Amino acid sequence: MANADAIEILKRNQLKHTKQRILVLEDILANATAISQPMLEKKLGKEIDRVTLYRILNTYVNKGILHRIVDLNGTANYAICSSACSADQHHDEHVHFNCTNCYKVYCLATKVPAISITDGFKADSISLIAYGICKECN
Amino acid sequence: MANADAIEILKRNQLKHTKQRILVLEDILANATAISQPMLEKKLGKEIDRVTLYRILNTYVNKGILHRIVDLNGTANYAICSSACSADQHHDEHVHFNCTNCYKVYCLATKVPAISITDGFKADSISLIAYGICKECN
DNA sequence: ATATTAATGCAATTGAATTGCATCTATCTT
DNA sequence: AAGATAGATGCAATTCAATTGCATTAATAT
Repeated sequence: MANADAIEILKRNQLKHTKQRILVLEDILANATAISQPMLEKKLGKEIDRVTLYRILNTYVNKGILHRIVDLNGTANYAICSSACSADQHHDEHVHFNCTNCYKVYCLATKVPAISITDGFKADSISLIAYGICKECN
Repeated sequence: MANADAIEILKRNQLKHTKQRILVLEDILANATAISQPMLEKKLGKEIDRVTLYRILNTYVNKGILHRIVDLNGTANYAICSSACSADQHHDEHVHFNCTNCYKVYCLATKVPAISITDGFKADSISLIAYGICKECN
């Protein structure tokens, strides 16, 4: 039951479980790929105000529940974080795939390899996005 | 002479060398870091129309002269491609660094490591962006 | 049941990027 | 060197994502 999962996540993160938050979380939980804000708004816009949706998504990212992937167009996409994520640190260190045809964003199983960063720079997180044609458009 | 470099690049790519194109190219050539469209517009907005600037940047990306890096905010940043880049294929396979404080985008010397992509997906290019504090903000 | 704190909804706004169309200009031709 | 023309530029308007301020509403702690 997706609803129970959603409530469980809210409880774990000490967030009030409002109708809107549950709807957003359920939708994202049900999705295999990451989903964009505009798509979420299209699906939930009758029940949730645009601004509320933005705020909920930001809350979830800050709490480490969702990770945000900015796609080719500069649009934010969201997917569930691994259980290792927290408010303090994100561990969504898998590769994302952004289809240049349908613009969908996938979370791949491939992990982001360790890289060395130039002296003087302090990296907190790393995003590796592959661009190309996804398995559905292929 | 930067001007000569800019004209040389335009010639090589069979692009008319207009005052506007030369200004944009000179500015980007003079920059150590990638530069955002808004920053370019601030610097060149009196001499180049916003729309023209967008079109010039797109032309350069399509020709393989510049590469585009979408930053944290979803804003496009531009930097000169390595000489290996062409209209057909981009080889900007170095790591970028996006400062979460000043938002600057740096091209690091580090190369993007080879990764394996899930079956069915066909990657054309790969972007690896590290987020954190840059050497100037540190 | 009520108080309080936080979340939501609405209206307006910002900022990046794009489109259509008229005008201008770099380059080719002679 | 002058004219033709293909392509580049400028302007006005618009789209689309995202944000802000403020009034209202709802969740949970007492």
